[in-house]
Amino acid sequence: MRLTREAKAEHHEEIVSAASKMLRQRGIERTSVIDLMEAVGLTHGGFYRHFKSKDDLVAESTVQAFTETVARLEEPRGTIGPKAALRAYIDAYLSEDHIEHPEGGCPVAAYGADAARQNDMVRDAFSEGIDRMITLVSDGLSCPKEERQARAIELLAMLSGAIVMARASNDPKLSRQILASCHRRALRLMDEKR
Amino acid sequence: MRLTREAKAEHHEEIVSAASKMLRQRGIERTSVIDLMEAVGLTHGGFYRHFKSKDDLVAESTVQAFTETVARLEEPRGTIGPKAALRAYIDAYLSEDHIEHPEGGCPVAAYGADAARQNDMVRDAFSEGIDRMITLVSDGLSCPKEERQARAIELLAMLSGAIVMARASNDPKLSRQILASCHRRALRLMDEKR
DNA sequence: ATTATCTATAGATCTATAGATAATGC
DNA sequence: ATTATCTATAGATCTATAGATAATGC
Repeated sequence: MRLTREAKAEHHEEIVSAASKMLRQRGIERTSVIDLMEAVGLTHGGFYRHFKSKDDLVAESTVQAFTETVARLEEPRGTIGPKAALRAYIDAYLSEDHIEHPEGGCPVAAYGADAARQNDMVRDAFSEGIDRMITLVSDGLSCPKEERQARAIELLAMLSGAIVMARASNDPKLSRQILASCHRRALRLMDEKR
Repeated sequence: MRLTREAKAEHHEEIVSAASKMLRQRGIERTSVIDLMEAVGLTHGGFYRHFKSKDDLVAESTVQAFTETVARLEEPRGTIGPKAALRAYIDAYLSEDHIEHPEGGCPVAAYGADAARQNDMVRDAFSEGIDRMITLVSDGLSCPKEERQARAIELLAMLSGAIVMARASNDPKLSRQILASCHRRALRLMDEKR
């Protein structure tokens, strides 16, 4: 049964939204078209009216995942300012909740390593997403302007590495230590003038 | 044709060695038993005389990958001391060579995110490997003893995050910036007294 | 007439096992 | 007799496509 243009667009968004979550939770290889379409409530055959291939879906869903993540840092800036927004972002990033729920979290920590093995479309999504994150983080730093980009990179590298290590570890004590140490250092990197 | 005990042990080591490389290069899901055994020069059926399952192989090969990585920091300490050994480790870690050759590099950066989705044996290998890395890095730091563990964690998180981000990025300029910024910060974290 | 979805399936994987083969090691 | 490896294949995936169905939109 054919649906309206609007219904199709809605389905498309639902697929991308579900995929952006499933990719972060299961990784690229363990996300299957069949499981994804079932999660949305459609049969798998219809998938290919929305996407040319699974690679296409991964690219579009990665852009979507970064859009979400970037928004979490960008939106609060209007009301509480760039510094408080960065502080809140760091707190949420280095939390038990982020460790336990990759599906709503940072795509770099969730499948950044897999991304290196993907095609240009997916890797471009990562380049652009990381670039936007660097710019937004820079705005919340206290150091001189010319040092901000470098410091934002260092901060983001430590944040994403901390989550990967804490998730990979099977020792809850070690995971907590990773979160605590990196949180303290993140605030210092954020506030230090030089 | 049956081989000697020694030949079997040799094959076992060859399989684990090839797997530890292939896992870091392709990731867990894209490493198939067939490709692996072909790389070693054996047929795939024989695999199950060496390992109960693919999961078993991943666990053993992950231990092997960490043993290699840890050795690269541990061995030079005897001749050049813990500080110079850490400095050399950081230089090699944040290099173009490490970005381009995951097969000989750090397992955290290569498939740490995948590891979070694996069974306890694999995740235990990560916990222990990360723990050993923290201890060895601590020995090369200049800060007071009671701060060293935390600082080692921060350093390792930044290093692994930098490689994941630099590999995911499709923009060589951004990759180089990530390496350069994190390298400068790593040396500072290493040398700073407090 | 067009097309979004469904049903069914082709074709290509992949893990794991069963039985055959042939050389070791008791 | 035991066993490391090989050959062949079972059984379970997974991506992608072909043709049918039924409702939209010209």
